[in-house]
Amino acid sequence: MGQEILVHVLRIGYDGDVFVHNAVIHFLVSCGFLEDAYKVFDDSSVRDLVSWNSMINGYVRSGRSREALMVFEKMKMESVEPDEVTIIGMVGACAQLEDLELGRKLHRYFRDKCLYFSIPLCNALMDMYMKNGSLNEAKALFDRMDERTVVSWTIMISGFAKFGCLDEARRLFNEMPEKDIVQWNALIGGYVQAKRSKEALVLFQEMQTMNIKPDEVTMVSSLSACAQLGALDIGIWLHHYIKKHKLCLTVSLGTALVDMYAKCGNIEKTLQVFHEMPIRNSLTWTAAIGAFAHHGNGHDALSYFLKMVDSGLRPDDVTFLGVLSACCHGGLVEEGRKFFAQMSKKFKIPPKSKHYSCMVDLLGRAGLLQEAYELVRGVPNEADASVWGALFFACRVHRNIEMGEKAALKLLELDPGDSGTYVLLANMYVEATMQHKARDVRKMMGERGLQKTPGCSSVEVNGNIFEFIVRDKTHFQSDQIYECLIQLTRHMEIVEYFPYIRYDLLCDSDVYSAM
DNA sequence: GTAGGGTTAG
Repeated sequence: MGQEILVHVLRIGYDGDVFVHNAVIHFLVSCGFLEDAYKVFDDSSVRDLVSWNSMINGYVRSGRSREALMVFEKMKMESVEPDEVTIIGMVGACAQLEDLELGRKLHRYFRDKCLYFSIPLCNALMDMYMKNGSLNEAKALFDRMDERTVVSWTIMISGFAKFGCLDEARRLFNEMPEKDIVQWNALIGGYVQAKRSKEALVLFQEMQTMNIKPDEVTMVSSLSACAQLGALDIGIWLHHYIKKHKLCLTVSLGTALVDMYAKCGNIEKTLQVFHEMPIRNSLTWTAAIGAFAHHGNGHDALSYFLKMVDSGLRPDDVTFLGVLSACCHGGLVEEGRKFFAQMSKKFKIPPKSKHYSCMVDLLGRAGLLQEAYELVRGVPNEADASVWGALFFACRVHRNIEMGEKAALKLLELDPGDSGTYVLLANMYVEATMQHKARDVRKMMGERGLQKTPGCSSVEVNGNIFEFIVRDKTHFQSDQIYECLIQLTRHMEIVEYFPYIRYDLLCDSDVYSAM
């Protein structure tokens, strides 16, 4: 297509005219035909600064900053002086490539020339500093700007939000003179990324009361919040809203829906949404594979993985995490070993510590402690706490005190601040009637000034989210909740010891009426 | 020309 346009333009003739020439480059770049654009650019005898800028910015906008950098280097070699537009493009490239040093260099270059810093240039620089984690340099620039646009504010809000400084993000958000949807989305997304989903949904509600119309991006983040909280009712409400207001079901939005239904436990809806999606990408497939893994449906996860690969999409490290965890939940040891090996050999994806922990968990649960231990020892550059943690868990399940002790001591060495390890190790000793050792561990924990941080869980009922910590008695129906838990535990114990019992005859209707 | 989003083990 790009080639055809190019041939056509060449036929009408534009040789020698730099304006026509630049228009052609600009046109090809904006259509995404970067190769063709580069050809025209490279063959030209009349290129000027505008041609260079079009190429550089074209690459940056397509996320191909390495190539932008190469063009920039070439430009320097030909002694063409960059201008503000060049610098904005290159600063954007530094944001993408996380090259803080080059970003600073460009900043200094521009300042030393005593050139005027326009708002877009300041914005680009702030964004670059934010994306490279230099919140202070971004803030210094922002504070010195005498005029700001919504974009300036958004960069600051989303920058702080991404680094978990939500109070600062919130403060700027409140301070802003005039807002549009983008800042709301940046803040909601920030809360979700910081695992503070309840606050994200509160903001979403606030938006509703202020009559601000959510868009696709708002929905993606809010659905992700529901997924984290297991808030199915709110998730369904959002799904209805999307349909009713005819929001565009983009790949991201569809994926967010798939993930929400999966995490909230509705596998039928997960699959329905997945199959109704007009376009799916590797993230969508990964979400579906993860859904099967969560539901203990190992074989379906694996068959979807094969379908995904068949359809020509490339799995990534996250996909493999889903595949391995599916094998783990389904007890598919042989398949787990196979896919773990395929991951690096066939797909050239080096396993990360999460993949190792998953494999250790898989082998450990199956009782293959020795194989698990050897895998841990074989982790390149030393296994981290998550891998040793999986081994420790397996040892506790299979009551291998000796190996469990080894794993726990390694864990204490790697992460001495994790109070959970001390508690679990002490419990393991108690179960093995090694009270003296248990006492030593508790003593060590006390000496290091550690306290067990209480676990927290949440549940959604009729659209309200309730959070609980250990031994929580604050809920007004606390007594009934505990009564229900006691009965459920009793049921589970019976089912564990008598796995073939007629469960339907066992069900006590009182338990379910209490829920 | 510069801003916001989806998948990550136990």
